[in-house]
Amino acid sequence: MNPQNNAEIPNIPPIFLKPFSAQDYENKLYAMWENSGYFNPDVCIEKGITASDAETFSIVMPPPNANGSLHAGHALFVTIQDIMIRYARMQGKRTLWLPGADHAGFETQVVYEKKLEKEGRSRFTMDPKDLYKEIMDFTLSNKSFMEGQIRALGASCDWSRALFTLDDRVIKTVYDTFLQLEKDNLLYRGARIVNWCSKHQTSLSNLETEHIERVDKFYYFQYGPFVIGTARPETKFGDKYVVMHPDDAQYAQYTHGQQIELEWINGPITATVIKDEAGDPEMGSGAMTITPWHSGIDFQVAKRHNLDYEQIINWQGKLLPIAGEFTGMNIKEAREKIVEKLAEKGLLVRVDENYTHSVPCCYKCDREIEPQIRAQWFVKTKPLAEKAVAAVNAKAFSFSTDRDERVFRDWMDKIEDWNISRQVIWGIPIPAKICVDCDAGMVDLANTVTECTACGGTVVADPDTFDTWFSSGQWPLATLNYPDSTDFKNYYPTSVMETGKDIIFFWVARMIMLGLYRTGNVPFKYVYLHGMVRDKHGKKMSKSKGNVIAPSEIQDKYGTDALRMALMVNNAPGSDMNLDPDKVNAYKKFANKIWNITRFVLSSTEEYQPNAPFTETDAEIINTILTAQITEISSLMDNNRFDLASERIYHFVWTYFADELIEASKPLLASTDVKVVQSQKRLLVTHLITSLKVLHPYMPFITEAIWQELPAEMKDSDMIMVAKWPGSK
RNA sequence: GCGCGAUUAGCUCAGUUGGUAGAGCAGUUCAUUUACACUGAAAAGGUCGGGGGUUCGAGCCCCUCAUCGCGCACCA
Repeated sequence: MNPQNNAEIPNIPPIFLKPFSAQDYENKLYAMWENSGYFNPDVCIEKGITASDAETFSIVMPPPNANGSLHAGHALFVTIQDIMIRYARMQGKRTLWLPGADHAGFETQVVYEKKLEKEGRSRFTMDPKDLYKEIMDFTLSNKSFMEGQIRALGASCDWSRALFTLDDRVIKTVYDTFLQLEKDNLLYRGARIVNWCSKHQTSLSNLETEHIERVDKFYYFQYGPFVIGTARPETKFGDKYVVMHPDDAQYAQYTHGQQIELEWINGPITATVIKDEAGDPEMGSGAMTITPWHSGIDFQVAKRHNLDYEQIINWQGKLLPIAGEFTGMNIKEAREKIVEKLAEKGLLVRVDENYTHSVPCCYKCDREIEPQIRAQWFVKTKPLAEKAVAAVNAKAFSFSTDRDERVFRDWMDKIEDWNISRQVIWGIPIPAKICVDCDAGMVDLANTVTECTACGGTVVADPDTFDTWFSSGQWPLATLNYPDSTDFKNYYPTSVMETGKDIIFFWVARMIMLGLYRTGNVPFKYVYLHGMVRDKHGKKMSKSKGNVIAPSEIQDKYGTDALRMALMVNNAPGSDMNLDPDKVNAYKKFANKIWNITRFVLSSTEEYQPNAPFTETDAEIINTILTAQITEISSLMDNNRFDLASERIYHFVWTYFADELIEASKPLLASTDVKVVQSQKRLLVTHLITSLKVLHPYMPFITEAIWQELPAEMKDSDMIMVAKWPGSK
C-alpha cells in the first residue's frame, strides 16, 4: 500500500491509512460508553434513547469470583450475555445487565489458604477475625482487577447497580430467607452424616464432592461366626452390630437382638445381631458390621434401630482412643497395621487385591471425604423442588436445550436435604445460637436468644457460615433489591439466566427454588447454559498441563473483538468448545477486512447523497437480498443461535458485501451516468451501516471505532451502541 | 449402578422443522503498485462410526452394536 496515494483521497479519515489495531481503541471506546451512561437503562430513558414504556430485557450477571484472573469461560459468558444485551438495547428495549462480584466463600478461602501455606502460615493458628480481614483485603483488591477485565471484554453492563455478595443488602436478603425458612418449618439443625474434608476442616454438600475410581484391597475378617468384608478396617474398632437381611436364609438361625461374644481387634466384645434390609445377601458373605458415625448407610441402619453411635476418627483424620494402641495414628498408616494385627490373631480370612470402587473426595484437594456425624443446618429441599418442577411443567421458564431440562428434572426428583452450614471463616455468618448441650439451633437475627429452647441448655453464637450457594441462590433477589424496589418490579423475573452448565445444580436450581420460595415467581424465564471452553484439542485447560489460554493474552495479541467472534462462531449452545488461537487470528483478519471495507466505501463516496434514488437493480438488492439476510440473522438471534447468526454475519460481510457487492460496484462507480453512481454510493453506504450494526453485538469495539469516524449524514445515532437495529422501529 | 452426550473433510467443529453436506485452520494451483497480502480467484478434499429399519427421500427419526467423553449416586 502506498500511503501517499491514499493521502490524496480526501474522504478517508487518516486512521484508515493503516491496518486496524485494536489496542489503540478499546480502552478509549469503553470509557466513552461508560461515561455516556447508556449502560444504565434509566439514563437511556432520560436521554430519549429508549421509550419509557419499552419492553424490558434483563440479565443478572453470574458474579465472577473475586479471587483471581478471568479465564476463558468468563470470556465466553461475558461475550454471550453482552451480545444478548447489545442486541436488545439496539432493538430499543429497556435493557439491564446487572453485574456483580462473588466473595466465593470456600473457593476463595482455599485460594487464600494456599497463599498462607506458601508463606508458612496456617488459618488454624490465626485469629478468625484477622483471617477474615486479610481475605477481605485480598478479595477486594482482586475484585477491582476482575472488574477491569470484564470491562476489557467490552461488557456493556450497568456498573452503577453492581453488587458484591457480601454487601449488606445481600446479607439482609439471606437472613430474611433463613428466618422465613424456619417459620415455614423448612429448616432444621441436627446431627447428620456430613461429607467432612479433614484437610479443609469443613463439611461439604454432595455436589462439592467428586467420586474418584480406585482399586483398593478388600478384606474379609472373621467376626465371631460371621465373615465380614470391608475396605476400611480402620473404622471397625467400634463395630458391635452385625447386620443381615431379615430374609437371608443362611443366617436364619440368628435372631434380631441376639448377643454374641467374639474376639475382635482389641479384645473380646459383645456383638448384637441386627436384621435390616440394608443387608444384601448377594454382597460378600451377606453379613456386615456397621460404623454409624462414619457411613451414611450405617447411620440410617443405626437410626432405624436406635443403636449407639461412636466417633472413631477425629476431625483431623486420626484415630481416637477407642482404637487402643492405634490411637492418634493417621487412618492411612493405621490400616495396614490393623490388618496385620487381625492377621496375627487369625481373624483375617482373605484379601481381595483388586477391589474397584469410587470414593468420594473433596473437589478441591481430592482428599478422601470422611463421613462424620455433625450438627448442621439443613434446608428441607423436597417442598422447594416440587415447586420448581411444577414451574418447569407450567413452562414458567425453559432451558436452551431439552437435555438441560431433563438433567434438571432428574436432579430435582432425587434431591436430598441441603446442608447449608460450612466451617469456613470466609462467608456470611449464620445468624443463630446453637446449644452446647444438645444439637438444637435457634435462628436469632435480633440476638435475643439466651437459652436452648429444646433443652434449656447453654447457647453460644453459631461459629459457622453459610454455604456460598445458599446466598448465591438468592442473587437475583438481592441484586434487584427484593421486595419493594422499582428494579424488582421492572426486571423480575429476568429475561435470561446465562451461565455454565457445570453449575446447573449448584446455582441455577437453587436460584429457581429460592426465588420461587421467596417471591412465588421464577427468577428468570429462560436458562441458556454454555459448555466448557477447552484447548484446541478438546483438553480441559489446567495449569499443570500448561494449556491455559488467558483471555487477556489473546485480547492483547488479536483484539477483543476477534476473541469474541472466535468464541461464538460454530459454538453450539450447551456443547463444549475448543479455543484455537488460529481461529481467533482468523477473526483478527476479519476485523481488518471490515476496516478496509470502510476505507473503500468512504473513499468511493465523495459527494454521497443520503436520499439519492436507487436504480431499479439496486432497489431490488436492498429490498430482497439485504432484507432477507437481515431477517434471517435477526431470527437466529431471537432464537439465541448466536453461533449460527455470527457465521451468517461473517459471510454477509465478507463473502457477499466485500467479494460480490463491492467488486460489482467498481465498474458502476466509474459510470458516466450520475444516477448509477449515486445509487451505487448509497447502496454501499447502506450495506456498510447495516453490516456495522449487525456486527456490533459481536464486535463492539471495531464497529464503534468506525462509527465514530463516519460522517454524520451516514448514521442515525452518535454511538452505534445505541443505534437502531436494522428493521427495528 | 442410574442418566446424558458425542462419533461429519488431514485437524477443530457447525449443520434450526427429514430434500444427495458447510466453516476456520492446514494443504494445492494461479494472481502482485489491487480498498485490503491481515488479499483475491479457482480447484481439491467426506459412501456423515458399523449394521438394520421407517420414508418417494435420512447426517437428521427408530432399533442395535462399537468406541470416546460427561454428569449424578452407591458399595460391607
